[in-house]
Amino acid sequence: MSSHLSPTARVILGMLRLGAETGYEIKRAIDLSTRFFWSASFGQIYPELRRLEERGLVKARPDPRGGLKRTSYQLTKTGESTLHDWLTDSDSYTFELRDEGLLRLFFGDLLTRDEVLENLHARIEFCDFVLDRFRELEPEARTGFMEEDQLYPHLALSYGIELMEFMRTWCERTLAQIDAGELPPSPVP
Amino acid sequence: MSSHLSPTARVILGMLRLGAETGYEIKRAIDLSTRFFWSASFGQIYPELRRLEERGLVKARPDPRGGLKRTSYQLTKTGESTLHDWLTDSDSYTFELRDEGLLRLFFGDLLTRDEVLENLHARIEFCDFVLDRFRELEPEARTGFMEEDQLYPHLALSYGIELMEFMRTWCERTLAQIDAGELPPSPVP
DNA sequence: GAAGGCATGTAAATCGTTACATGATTTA
DNA sequence: TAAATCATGTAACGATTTACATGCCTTC
Repeated sequence: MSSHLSPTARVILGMLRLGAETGYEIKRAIDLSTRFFWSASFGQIYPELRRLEERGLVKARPDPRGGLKRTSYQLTKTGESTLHDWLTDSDSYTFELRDEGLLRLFFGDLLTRDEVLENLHARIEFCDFVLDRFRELEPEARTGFMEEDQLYPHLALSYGIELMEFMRTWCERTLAQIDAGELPPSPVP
Repeated sequence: MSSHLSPTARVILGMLRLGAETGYEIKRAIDLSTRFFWSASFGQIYPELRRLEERGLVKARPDPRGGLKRTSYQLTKTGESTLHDWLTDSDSYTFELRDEGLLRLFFGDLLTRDEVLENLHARIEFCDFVLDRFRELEPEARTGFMEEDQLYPHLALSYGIELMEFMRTWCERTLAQIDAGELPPSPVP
């Protein structure tokens, strides 16, 4: 049997294992945590849950909680072991980046010095914006964002914060160097 | 008229402006430079060049060089100004990341300590691999990878190298801390 | 009873990779 | 002359976002 997991399936199984039960809760968990490095939309989550059920990795049941009709899912034995297989499979290693600010910097030779500086400035503001979002998440991550005894989400957040601080520092330094003429004065186009 | 540029159109126009002429050359330029933060495949490039011609942003002509039959493209006036508009548009700011190693770390509570350490180790090896690729590109980037007077590609590469070094250092530090028990001992699943 | 959030989903459009097909030219 | 590289493209598939539609429940 094929044990391949689509990108979205990977977060879904993990979030189910961490305590989320419905598609809605999975989406909320993602938006509060992994969305900066592994996002998913409703349009992916609901159909994928169906597919995972067909494959026997999750089991659906009507949600016992009163009120709204929801569908709750839980991992099956197969689901658990497939999740664990993926979590320990070093061969699967997607790392994809799409960074428009960096692409603009790459094309810096096509711009005036002031335009490059303006782009770096915008990038710094972007870092600040993301850092603010990250710091809002800190308390939640520190206590475990769904149940207790979840310590690694906080570690991942720390990584994100340090990464953004690195980006910000790099931009400030580079901006200063270009401003001081120590780095490429681009030919006026 | 709509001046929206698809992701692939953005690199294409930029690479044309930097001196690439054919779809093949654009692809090669991308693979030698932006592919780590802005990639594109032949299956995207050739159809997109057609679309850009229909929109009047580029002009095709049979390649003057003898030998193989190629199609060369060059930017039109409209193409030039559309490119410049995008390069100076701070509102357009895609930053997308898909980082499987980080997702595994996020789910670290579902693993044994040794399994987490193994994942961090794999991530360090990944950083080393990318750093090797980057350092291979250095000489090319330093001299201008298509024509002279291209200084920013080298700056973007420096950024990539420092970023990878940051990631590597973070992983080593975290690995040591977990190993020393200073960071979350995960409950055995 | 109106507003706002909870909850689930579908359809369309876009975006992208991969695999395949083809043939020409250059180099060993 | 065989192999490698140049060069262009299509088809199939998979992934993803966005916009839309629906309706229940809670709170004011």
